[in-house]
Amino acid sequence: MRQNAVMLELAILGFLYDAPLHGYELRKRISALTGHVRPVAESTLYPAIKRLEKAGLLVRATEPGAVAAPRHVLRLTDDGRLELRRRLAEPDERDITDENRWFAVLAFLRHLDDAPAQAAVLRRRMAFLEEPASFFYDGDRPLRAEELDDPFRRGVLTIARATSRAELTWLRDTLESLGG
Amino acid sequence: MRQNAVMLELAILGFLYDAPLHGYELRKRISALTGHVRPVAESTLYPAIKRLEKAGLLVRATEPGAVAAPRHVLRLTDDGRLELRRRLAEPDERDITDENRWFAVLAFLRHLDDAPAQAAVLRRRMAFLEEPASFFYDGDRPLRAEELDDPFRRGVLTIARATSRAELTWLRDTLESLGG
DNA sequence: ACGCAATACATCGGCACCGATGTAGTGTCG
DNA sequence: CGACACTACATCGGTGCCGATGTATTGCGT
Repeated sequence: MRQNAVMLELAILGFLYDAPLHGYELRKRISALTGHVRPVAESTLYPAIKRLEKAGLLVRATEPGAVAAPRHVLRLTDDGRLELRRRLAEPDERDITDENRWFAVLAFLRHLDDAPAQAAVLRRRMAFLEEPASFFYDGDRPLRAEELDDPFRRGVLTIARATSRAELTWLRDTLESLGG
Repeated sequence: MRQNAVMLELAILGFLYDAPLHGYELRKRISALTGHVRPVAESTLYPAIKRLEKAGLLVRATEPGAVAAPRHVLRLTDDGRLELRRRLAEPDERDITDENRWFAVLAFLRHLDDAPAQAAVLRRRMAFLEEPASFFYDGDRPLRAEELDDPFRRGVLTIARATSRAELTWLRDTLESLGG
């Protein structure tokens, strides 16, 4: 399974969990969520929908077109709803470490509807963020922003650090309010 | 050209700009730079190297293996050096909007070695960050963190906002010191 | 002496990606 | 009432992705 596909399928399942939608509307919502990072080509969305349909996670019902061409309204099956909750409860390692995929998980995590399970997922992310890491190394030793004379690489580290701090603060607050 | 390929090729050109490297070392450096987000499969790296070789941007010289198997030391050609500077000076729109690709540009922007050109690239990113944007919409209206009752989606917005602020601060400081 | 890990490179096959392109109906503005 | 934009769905083809797998060498631990 390709990286993109994993994220795309999660987004499809996540948006449909709330309400049935047709492809075009789905595409707009996915574009808003991840579009500036990675625009969704329609020719990527439709095959993804077909894969999920084939796997029995969603069904398509053709409705006469009220505004334009006939719509295929997409609706999750019970298996589909189960599968979304499974993917949210047991995200794989890359869902935790890849920022894009992690945000996709976060965007739908409320569907898990189980505070301890949600807290467990947040704690996995917290453990990952607390590991020391850098983007640039001197041999094996991670370089800190202050050690770089390149202002652009210093920027990379400065921004990454600010993000990481903001996220850790949010994680701690949220874990507390989840009664972790 | 695929999204991933663009970023991967930039990283290859960027790391080789400093010094010739063999594939294995290149892979380690790319992994440090982007690995937690998107691990580089060796079977993706080698075809990318071949593409760049075919395009005349780098050459491979076989050296007897000092430690293990014979190494193919990769060295940028003059065309390759020119091409990196071109890609840095004229990043396409997605290099600006896609966070992953933007950080790859930043990691090598010093190679551009031309303060006004560097400043122009930073200003493009600044313009993008200053556009109002959200991940979630009520119709067409972007939703703010405070309006969401979903704590996880609120987290997405809170973290994104902190990142954006940190980056804007850094951009302004750096533009000033570049004499923009 | 042997196994295992690490270094270093490489191929293959199935599938995913996505730009280009096509079809068809609806809304609207001049 | 013709042009154009938008909604909505769909296919095709060339290319990239990447897990699985293979080859060969060095070197360390026990």
